[in-house]
Amino acid sequence: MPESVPSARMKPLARVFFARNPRRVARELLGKVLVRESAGSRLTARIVEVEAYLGEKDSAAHSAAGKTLRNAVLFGPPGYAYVYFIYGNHYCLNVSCEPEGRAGGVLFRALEPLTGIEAMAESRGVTLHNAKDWPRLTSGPGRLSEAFGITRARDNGRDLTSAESGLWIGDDGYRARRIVVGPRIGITKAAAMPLRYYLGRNLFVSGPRLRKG
DNA sequence: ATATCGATTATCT
DNA sequence: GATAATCGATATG
Repeated sequence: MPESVPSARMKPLARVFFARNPRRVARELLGKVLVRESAGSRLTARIVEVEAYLGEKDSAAHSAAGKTLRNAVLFGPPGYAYVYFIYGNHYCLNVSCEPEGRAGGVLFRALEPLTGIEAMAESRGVTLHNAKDWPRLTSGPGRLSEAFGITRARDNGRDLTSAESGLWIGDDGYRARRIVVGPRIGITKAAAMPLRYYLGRNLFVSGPRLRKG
């Protein structure tokens, strides 16, 4: 179960938070809270795993080959949602980083659900039997997007620093412990770069890990 | 427990 | 026409 519930008066992170190097933003996003508010429902989940994607110098980044219609948000101002569709099946959520004009972003890879867990299960189309099933809700970029109802049509370009946007990132005072850095997952280019950040020993981190840490 | 594979489509070469 | 920042199912030890 959630070890804490974010306050109702938690506020979004400021835009300057995202106007920096994606590595720094990624590391500092660990422990923050992703919030989705719509039609009276409120989903919240703690960010426990992210990956940094650098600008045009990062061959694994969608921004590597320059600005296109798809990746335009990454070249725009910081703090906006870049949502892409992958493998004909899944959406993935990023937040744009760096000052406007420079590309860069952070991919959300795993969340620890805090509130609205039943709604997340419904969005994912799964039934929760015991706590062991919880990671299936939000562990993995495709899964967390589905749990939060994130699609490109609905959310690409959304301002993640505005509570009015209905999708934003807050700080509830939680401080990340045991931050681990390692190679990114699922890529073939620049695979060795240590740009994946996650909370060690957290059960919601994606991948074929279970116990230990 | 790890390994391999098929699904399915927007985007880019 | 090939590829992809994934997932869930199936196969095998």
